[in-house]
Amino acid sequence: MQNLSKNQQIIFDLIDKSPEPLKAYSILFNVQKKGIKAPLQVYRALDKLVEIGKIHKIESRNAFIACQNSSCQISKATAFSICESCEKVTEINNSNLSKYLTSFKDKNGMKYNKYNLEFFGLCKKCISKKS
Amino acid sequence: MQNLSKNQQIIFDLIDKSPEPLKAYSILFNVQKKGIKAPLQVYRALDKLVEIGKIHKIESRNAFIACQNSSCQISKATAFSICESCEKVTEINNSNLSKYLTSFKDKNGMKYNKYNLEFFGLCKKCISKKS
DNA sequence: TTACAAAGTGTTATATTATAACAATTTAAC
DNA sequence: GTTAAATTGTTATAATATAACACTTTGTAA
Ligand SMILES: [Zn+2]
Ligand SMILES: [Zn+2]
Ligand SMILES: [Zn+2]
Ligand SMILES: [Zn+2]
Repeated sequence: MQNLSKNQQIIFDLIDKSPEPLKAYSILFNVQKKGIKAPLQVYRALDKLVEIGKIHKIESRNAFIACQNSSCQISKATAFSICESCEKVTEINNSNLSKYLTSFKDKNGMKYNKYNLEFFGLCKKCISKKS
Repeated sequence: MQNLSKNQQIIFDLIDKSPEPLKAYSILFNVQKKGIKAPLQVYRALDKLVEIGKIHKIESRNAFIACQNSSCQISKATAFSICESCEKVTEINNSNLSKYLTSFKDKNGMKYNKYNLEFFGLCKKCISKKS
């Protein structure tokens, strides 16, 4: 794996140190002091980082999170849990799940080379708040 | 299940007869002759239709498809296959898969009440075109 | 080491997707 | 019938994402 370019590194560092998924324009706002001024600069870096698997897009939230799991091969098999109350997002690393889904074959015979799974629920903190 | 309102019915009919997922502004364009003039009218109907499980949102495509599967309980457990070449989308109805995912428990102990899964690959037609 | 291609950058403009706010109307329940 | 809930209509605006073009840097190989 080659090194990241300047913009890619700046944006990856920001996402990687964030405890929560970041949205593109929030990233833009946060890197303007580093000279990244336009949305396109952000989106290009995001596209590349997603492509090489350093970050993932949480599709239901239009937000980006650093990969927690070097073994999800280049973003081909991703799963997340999302708390619908506090919006905490965690990447799921479960070999049973990934084996099951990677080898899943639909009855139509189509073979998949990629998947993205998002689970929704309440995290432990939010469940205990409710009681 | 109660009846749909006027706008909801118009928009559902359009989505239901479409062979492919429809995007909100394409829906808007197609229902303007029926008196629906503003994006909000479309989005409100879409929100409601998703909520009651008559349609699903394909998150990776920002597009909407009619439910093919009355048994996916009110949009709580959805799975789709998406052809990355022709963009054909099919709702997967596989009880093994839904059982596996509905009962899936992460090691963090979080229990999920909802999931959405999108598989990506090439459909049969697109595979044969390539050869 | 020079040429060439590929990848990355900077910039302006614009396209696409989605919601806020407010008033009016229709529908469903009591 | 009265009230509450859901739906509609409308204008404006917010949020997300890409097009097009010129230029620069980086990697590769003759
Ligand atoms: Zn990952
Ligand atoms: Zn939570
Ligand atoms: Zn369905
Ligand atoms: Zn196809």
